Amino acid sequence: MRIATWNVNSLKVRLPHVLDWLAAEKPDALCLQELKMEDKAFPLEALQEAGYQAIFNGQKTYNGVAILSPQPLADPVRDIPGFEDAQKRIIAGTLGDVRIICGYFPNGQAVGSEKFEYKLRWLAALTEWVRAEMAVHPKLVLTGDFNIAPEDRDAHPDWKDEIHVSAPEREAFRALTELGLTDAFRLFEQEERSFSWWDYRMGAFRRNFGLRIDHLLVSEALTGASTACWVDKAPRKLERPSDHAPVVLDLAP
DNA sequence: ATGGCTCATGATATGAGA
Repeated sequence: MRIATWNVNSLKVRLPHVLDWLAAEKPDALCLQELKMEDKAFPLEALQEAGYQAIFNGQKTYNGVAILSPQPLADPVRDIPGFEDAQKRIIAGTLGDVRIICGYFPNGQAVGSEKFEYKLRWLAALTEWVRAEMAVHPKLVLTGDFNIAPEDRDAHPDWKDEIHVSAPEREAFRALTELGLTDAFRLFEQEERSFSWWDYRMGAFRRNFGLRIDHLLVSEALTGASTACWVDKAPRKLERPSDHAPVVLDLAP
């Protein structure tokens, strides 16, 4: 099974890239973030013509998440149950016996800001919900744009902002792993300075000035089945790219 | 140098992203 995550920064603009990528990489599930569109604008027909179904949780202007898959996803959940939140950041579904949770984690803007506090509240609520989901679904993948670079090696050494690398954010990431989730990317040997996001400005991609903030966390029952995990930088090199690249996980059957 | 680029919006400048 191949599961991937990709913050597309507008599904409207990036739909051609997504369709090309689906055809080339044939994921069993592709988790998308930052659709930036309402559900009524979701390009379901174009995806169906490409052989994909979708569950989605859209929103105008900001946020919005989806999971695309050739096989239907069971038991969809939208938003963190019990957490009051106007922002559409969560969609979950089950493929076979694998529970997939796709999240667009809050950015946080600046350490100490109101948005930063929201990010930490959101992470705490997510963690409690994921704990409950794991009790029901031993095989679980928590994936998406975490907006957290969990370790120093996940950020370019010249990254000056605290946001995405601060102690409270990394503590929240650790709380998720302490539920029994493993960062699948680190199960395998990787190049130094492997990132999944690069600023549009400053020639950041060319200089590999980036952050690794898009993750696939797998439950214990899936660590042994994980056979590969990598960042696919190819779509970041296209015309009008997203600022994020897809991250891909292969699981043995 | 706090910019740079890209996206969306009852837009023609502004906010947000990371």
